[in-house]
Amino acid sequence: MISKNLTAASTKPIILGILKQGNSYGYLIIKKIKEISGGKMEYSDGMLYPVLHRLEKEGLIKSNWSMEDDTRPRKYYEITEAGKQSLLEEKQQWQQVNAVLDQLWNLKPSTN
Amino acid sequence: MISKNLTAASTKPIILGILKQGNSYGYLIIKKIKEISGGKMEYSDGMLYPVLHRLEKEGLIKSNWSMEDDTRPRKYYEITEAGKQSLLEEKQQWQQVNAVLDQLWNLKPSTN
DNA sequence: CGTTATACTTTGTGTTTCTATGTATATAGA
DNA sequence: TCTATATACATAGAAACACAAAGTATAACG
Repeated sequence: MISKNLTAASTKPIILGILKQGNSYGYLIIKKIKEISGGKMEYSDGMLYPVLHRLEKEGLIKSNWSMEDDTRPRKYYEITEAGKQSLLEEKQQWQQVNAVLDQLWNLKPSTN
Repeated sequence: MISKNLTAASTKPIILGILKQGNSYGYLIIKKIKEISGGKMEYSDGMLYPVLHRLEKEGLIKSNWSMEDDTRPRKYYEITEAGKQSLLEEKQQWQQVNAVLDQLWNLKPSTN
């Protein structure tokens, strides 16, 4: 299982990344994350929904209820232009941090 | 500047990684992080010292005061075996999360 | 001798996280 | 038919956490 901190840091780019591929809704996003992580990341609904609400309030995603007759109501989310921009910034930051970590995991210790 | 979440998630492996290269003390660790990140990550002392105390309490690092006459006292930290093990686990988790993010960053959106 | 850099510590608070709980419908299966 | 499980979303509030701010102290520099 992935640590709390890493989960927190990756939630935003993961959600935005999933929505960039196509619109989706909360319950499905949870299952998708579990699927693409090979079961290593698993969000509870109580964890994910507040994040979706926050991202919407920030204008990075927007929602609308699906009104199809053959299913129960679902709240579909769509990434906004601001969201796509934010995803790019997230990517850059991850690459910067990875660059730092790569230096550290690859260097030999001076003693030992 | 790196976001709060990403900073929080990377603090532990960065500190352990630096100490794996060789013993160091708080003030110097702060400067080293700034240096290897090209100025993109900057810790205040109030942020770093409590983390060092926590890592020591967890047994991942241990400390001893330097008793040299020519400098003021410094608290040198050294990584423990448990710390090295923890660093390996951190590395694996980062790689798993990176694998997920890579999938999302590289995939084309279905629309657009 | 004053200012800046070095060096470590801790308290308190503002924020965030997420567990727990609640609502409701569809479906599978017994 | 009834019940258990899966689907689907929402939120209050406790717990945890980050970290700014303030404190102590010495060395070095000009």
